[in-house]
Amino acid sequence: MSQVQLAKQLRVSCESCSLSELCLPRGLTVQEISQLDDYIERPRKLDPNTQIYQPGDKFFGFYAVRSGGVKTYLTKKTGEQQILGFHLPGEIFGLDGMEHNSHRCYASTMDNTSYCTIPFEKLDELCAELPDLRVQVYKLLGHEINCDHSHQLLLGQQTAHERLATFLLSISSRFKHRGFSPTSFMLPMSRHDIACYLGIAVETVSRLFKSFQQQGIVKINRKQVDILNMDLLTGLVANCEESDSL
Amino acid sequence: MSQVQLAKQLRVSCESCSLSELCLPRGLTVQEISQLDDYIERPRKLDPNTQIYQPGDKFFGFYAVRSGGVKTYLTKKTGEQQILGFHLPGEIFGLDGMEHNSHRCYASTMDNTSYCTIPFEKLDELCAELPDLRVQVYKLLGHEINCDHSHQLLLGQQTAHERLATFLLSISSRFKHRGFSPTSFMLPMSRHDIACYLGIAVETVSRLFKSFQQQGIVKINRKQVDILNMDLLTGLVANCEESDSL
DNA sequence: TAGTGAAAATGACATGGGTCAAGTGTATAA
DNA sequence: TTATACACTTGACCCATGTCATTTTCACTA
Repeated sequence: MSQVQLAKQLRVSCESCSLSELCLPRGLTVQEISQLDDYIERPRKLDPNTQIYQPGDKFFGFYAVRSGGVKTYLTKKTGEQQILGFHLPGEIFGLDGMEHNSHRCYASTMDNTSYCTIPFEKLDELCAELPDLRVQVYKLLGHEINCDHSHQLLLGQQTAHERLATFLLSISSRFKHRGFSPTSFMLPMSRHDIACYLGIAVETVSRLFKSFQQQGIVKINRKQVDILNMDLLTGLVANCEESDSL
Repeated sequence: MSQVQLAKQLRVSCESCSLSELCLPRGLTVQEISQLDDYIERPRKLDPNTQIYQPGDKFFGFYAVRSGGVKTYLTKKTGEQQILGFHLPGEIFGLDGMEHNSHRCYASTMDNTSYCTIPFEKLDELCAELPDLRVQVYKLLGHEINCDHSHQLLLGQQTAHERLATFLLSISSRFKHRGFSPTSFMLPMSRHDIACYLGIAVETVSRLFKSFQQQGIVKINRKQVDILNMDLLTGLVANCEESDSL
């Protein structure tokens, strides 16, 4: 991307942002959006594998992904990491800092990534005045909680097959929600990250991708995924309640 | 408990509630507490294994446990349940209903249990006026998110030993926080529930309890737990970052 | 105080998926 | 174009934990 294009993108406001329908402004009136807009810091560009924050860092506010992808994770002293969530464009992260005004987990980019920041103090002040914004914030936090719960069900009760299938379906539905193809997309994360998210070994991810391919469920080339038979894929996780929203 | 005592307890207000320091009113002024108090419905008494809500039920508001214990859980179609959290007196549950104004998981009692209900609409209205209350609500939601994250780390990366040790330490610190002994307490939940929470088999829970006992770490008799060597127990999970707050 | 049913413990055995050790791409840089 | 390094794949082996079957213990009731 040229410098001119980049500068142009950096100046884009919430009102004209193509992601505003997915992001915090969703459900607000034009005037409300413009009020919120005053406080939002414009996109920052980061290289892949750049740390955004780590445990102990002061909590300034929420982050909204504009392009690329972000992972949030916790680690054991022995080094293993548990990825808590992948954050795609239009999605928000950083909520782990709310409890103690300092972050509890790590956040880092997986790709060339740009994001906006929403200062929490300002957001809170605005919340006092705008009931619609409060509703948005509640929904946002409720969504995070529900995603975490689904992830707990996955980690606690699903087999490796089910986990990987659930993961593909989740990514697929999120791409669909953003207006992209739900059956053909590029994964923004590495095999290692997928494994860390699903609580299984990288080798298992490889083996299962191969197995899914042999069954004709998907076609996978590196990070390119084509879902050939959505029904079969769904069938692999049909035993899990509430697969509607992730 | 006699009917007279019961009626007396049912009339107790937030101001005089022994749990208010743990519950939503924490950090509010006396006047603010009394405003909140107007909206809180007084304790309801339930028998053990009573369902409080299930997926699809309308979301009315938060629930604060006063006595006994509550579990929240999701299930697979095949019946296995994943317990998302145990809720002890002073703790709040029901947050899963915020996203869609209807609940996503099940909540049921584990014991004779009483709880208060906090209507969400009223809480929200009060939030517009009381910045301190907003802060409390943010902290509450942030706490839930951080607990869920810790649980994800546990389910994704810890061995069965580590899980059970982490669980005992979590319960211990929560009893301590409530002013009870951190080394001698009664578990409010069954072995089955412990297993469902930790994502392991009941038999494994039994075997590990026996193993911990043989190592002189704990003494366990049915639901009575005595932690004999806190250092050894902590040592079993020393490899997990941020073990401070649950 | 004996009887009943559920919860918990125990033992024997099976296996999903982890670990370790090579291999095989594939993208970047010289 | 070749070198290098890293991500990914593949195969062989094995162990922690699940599963199944049985026994023991306890709480409750008659």
